[in-house]
Amino acid sequence: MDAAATFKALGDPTRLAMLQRLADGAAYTIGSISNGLGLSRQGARKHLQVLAGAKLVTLRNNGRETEVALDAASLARARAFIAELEQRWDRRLIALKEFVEDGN
Amino acid sequence: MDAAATFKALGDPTRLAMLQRLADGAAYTIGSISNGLGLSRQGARKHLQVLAGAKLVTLRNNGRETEVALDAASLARARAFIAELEQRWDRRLIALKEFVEDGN
DNA sequence: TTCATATGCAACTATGCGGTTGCATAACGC
DNA sequence: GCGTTATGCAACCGCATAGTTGCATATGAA
Repeated sequence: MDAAATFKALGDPTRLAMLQRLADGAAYTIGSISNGLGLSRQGARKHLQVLAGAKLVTLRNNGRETEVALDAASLARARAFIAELEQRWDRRLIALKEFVEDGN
Repeated sequence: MDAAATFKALGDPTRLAMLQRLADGAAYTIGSISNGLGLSRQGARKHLQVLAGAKLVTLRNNGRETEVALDAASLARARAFIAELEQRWDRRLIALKEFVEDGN
């Protein structure tokens, strides 16, 4: 539940593209998700390990392949973190508005 | 509106701490927000420039100080990006469930 | 068994990033 | 004007990260 680590994992276009694929598509293996990303399989594997480290993705070994699946729980936590920031910001603006309108 | 760049800016504990302060607090200058973060003013300035580059923060020059303010629009976009991923993921799970339940 | 496939591990390179220090500069108060 | 304060700019250091290649290994198929 380290928000910074989650955002850091999200902060790379290749990894975001992987997540988009996972959200859309069907089953993916490390090899199949590597295709079309413009990097080597090993490069893709490193990114997947970063995503797995942030619990944004799960890697499950199945025979000679490794299945990749999105883990939506961390996504939800990241979204909640931002939502809380926004709420506090909104409350601050409202408080400021009231302060001004009270003529004080 | 580069989602990866926004998340990258969010992916650092010091920068998240800055945003939390900005969401809570009153007016901040570069100097005042540097205090209590355990780094030099120049270090804080670099982080603020990263946040400004991602449009998460605005830096406004006022006399000899520079005012720092949260810009909630980029936060909202980042949250929307995650929400969209989650929605697509949910739809996929629902489709998969129906597929299984149709016995096909 | 034998071959092809999917993956894991290690080493290596280049670049980016967090952080610092030193110096220059501009604005406020006396 | 003069000292103080808040900031900007540049150079530098160390480490993490994105990316690669080469090789080893385990599994599925013929």
